Amino acid sequence: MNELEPEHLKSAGLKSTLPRLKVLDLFKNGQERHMSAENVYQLLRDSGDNVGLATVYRVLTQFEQAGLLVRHNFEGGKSVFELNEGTHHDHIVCMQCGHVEEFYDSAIESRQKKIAADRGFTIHDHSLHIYGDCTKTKCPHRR
Amino acid sequence: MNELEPEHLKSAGLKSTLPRLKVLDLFKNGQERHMSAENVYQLLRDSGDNVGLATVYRVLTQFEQAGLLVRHNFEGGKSVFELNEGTHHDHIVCMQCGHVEEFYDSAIESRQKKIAADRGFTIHDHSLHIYGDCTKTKCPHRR
DNA sequence: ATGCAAATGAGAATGATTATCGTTCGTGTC
DNA sequence: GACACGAACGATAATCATTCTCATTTGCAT
Ligand SMILES: [Mn+2]
Ligand SMILES: [Mn+2]
Ligand SMILES: [Zn+2]
Ligand SMILES: [Zn+2]
Repeated sequence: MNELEPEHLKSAGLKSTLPRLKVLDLFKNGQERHMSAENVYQLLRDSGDNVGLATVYRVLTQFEQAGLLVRHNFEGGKSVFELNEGTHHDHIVCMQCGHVEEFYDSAIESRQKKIAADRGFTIHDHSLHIYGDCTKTKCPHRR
Repeated sequence: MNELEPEHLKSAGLKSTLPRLKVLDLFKNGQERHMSAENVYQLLRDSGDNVGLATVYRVLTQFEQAGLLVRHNFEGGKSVFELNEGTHHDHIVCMQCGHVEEFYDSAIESRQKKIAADRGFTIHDHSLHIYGDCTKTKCPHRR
């Protein structure tokens, strides 16, 4: 449906296959920024592509390991992925409509570093999710 | 094995049954502060009690809803519970040995409130997990 | 065009959690 | 203390997300 970019895959050490190109394209040119495996699978389905769900899971994990995507574990049991654009950020999620907003707070980040240091921990990763309701009037996002 | 406390259950609107008393006792008098359903199940098993795994899951969820326990979703796919002692705190988890330390940082808490307010969100809940390695020398906690 | 390892897709398998359902237990009544 | 009855239990089937297996297809280098 769009131009494909085999360079990104090759440079990530991944051979350029059709399913991989389709998934990457979805994240780069699709409307949803945060998507689960099932989301990706359905969108590819809807656009007439015949990809297996197992392949979607496989590719998402590979992309994560290759640093192309970032995985998040919001509440609800399913992993959500987004394009890795290098800039770390955390998320605030609306429990009514599922809308996700991103934020970065340097004060929080530095406090985390201090907390870990004080306790003799080497930080590997961290996750901060705020759950709430976005103002009812603007809530009409999608389910 | 210890004194049982049916009051807590009754006051929580829960009928005082043997499995419930055992589970509650584990959290109040056991050695582990943070436990998964499987952890609880095994510990009860080991102490000779015949409780069903389904009952453990049921009771943990009931206790959570009754406000007796708090549920956390650390990485690893399984829910972890701890006694609800009223004071909110976040967690830093060692990815090597599984050791968990708790912390509360008012600066982080207030920044979160501000972030939500700025975006028109009413906070329902939030989760902050820091993952890392605790200093190798003190790491010999359990797997 | 050929060859072959790597990737894919269908479906089975897994691990955590929940739902079902016949049996047992807790508690209030006589 | 015996009874009654609905709540709770325990064993097991079912569900859900995700991973694994394996026969078939594909990407890519000869
Ligand atoms: Mn994001
Ligand atoms: Mn805790
Ligand atoms: Zn909303
Ligand atoms: Zn450790």
